[in-house]
Amino acid sequence: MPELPEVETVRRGLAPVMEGQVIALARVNRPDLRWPFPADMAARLTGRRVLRLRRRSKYILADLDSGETLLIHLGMSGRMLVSGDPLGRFVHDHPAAEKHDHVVLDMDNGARITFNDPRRFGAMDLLETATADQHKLLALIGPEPLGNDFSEPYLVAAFKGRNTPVKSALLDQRIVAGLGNIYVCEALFRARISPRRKAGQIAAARVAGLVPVIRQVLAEAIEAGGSSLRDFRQADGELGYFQHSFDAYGREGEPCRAEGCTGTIARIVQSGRSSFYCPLCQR
DNA sequence: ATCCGCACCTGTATGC
DNA sequence: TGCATACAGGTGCGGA
Repeated sequence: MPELPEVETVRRGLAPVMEGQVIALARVNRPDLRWPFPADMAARLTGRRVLRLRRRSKYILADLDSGETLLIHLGMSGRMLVSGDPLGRFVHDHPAAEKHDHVVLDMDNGARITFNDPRRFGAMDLLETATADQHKLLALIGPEPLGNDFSEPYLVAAFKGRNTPVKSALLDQRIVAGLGNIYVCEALFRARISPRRKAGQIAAARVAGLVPVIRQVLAEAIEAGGSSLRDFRQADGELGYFQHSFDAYGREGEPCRAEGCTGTIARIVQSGRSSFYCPLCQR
């Protein structure tokens, strides 16, 4: 479900109710998600203080006072819902448990964080904080698109010699972290680049132009609280609203919104996933 | 080394 | 109403 803006939105929703708080009780309702949970996960979480919530790519990382870091990935359908009245804003009870509530964290401040994931493509693991970057799932991930390491020269070099479509290259987490199907479509639309074009065959200046466009679309999406498709919610249950700003994604058959363009958004399938683009102005 | 297709799983929308 | 099919925000893995 979530790409970088949605994960960042979830992190921002969780931080005020989790950072500095102790996990009074962790409950784990099944042995696995995509992979088995680490041994004794509930016991290793219970009683631990959450020092800080970080994000790397589409992973949320919770540093604990035990020297371990809880790694969380939401997969396609994962949600983190906050209930209780941790900030004293208003009073409401915890909702009834639902199907697919796999992990529940009751915090000392009364907040309850429920991880719900119908498709179970999500994941959790416990890592040594000191060496978290070297964890198998994190070691090969490319630069954060909103950070300084993601630069024009970097992307030009990363695309050089690549024979794969630019759509696939931007989905490759080793090239740049955090992009998924939606934001790749949106970035390519804004850059006027066809998703079918081979990454290594795009002029350097046009590749360089992708960098600010990617930054811009992600920043706008975070500002809007992410995109709500199907059931994605912010941690407080509010809907994000960036989906109303899509120019390409999900707009098959609708008119191209590029200034002066009379084209129609098309849908093609690339490596098993839908790409939405305007064949007229994206070249 | 690169690239592609498959697999993992459930829920929902669509069409007959 | 029932049933089959297609599709969905991700990504690790095996084989070409």
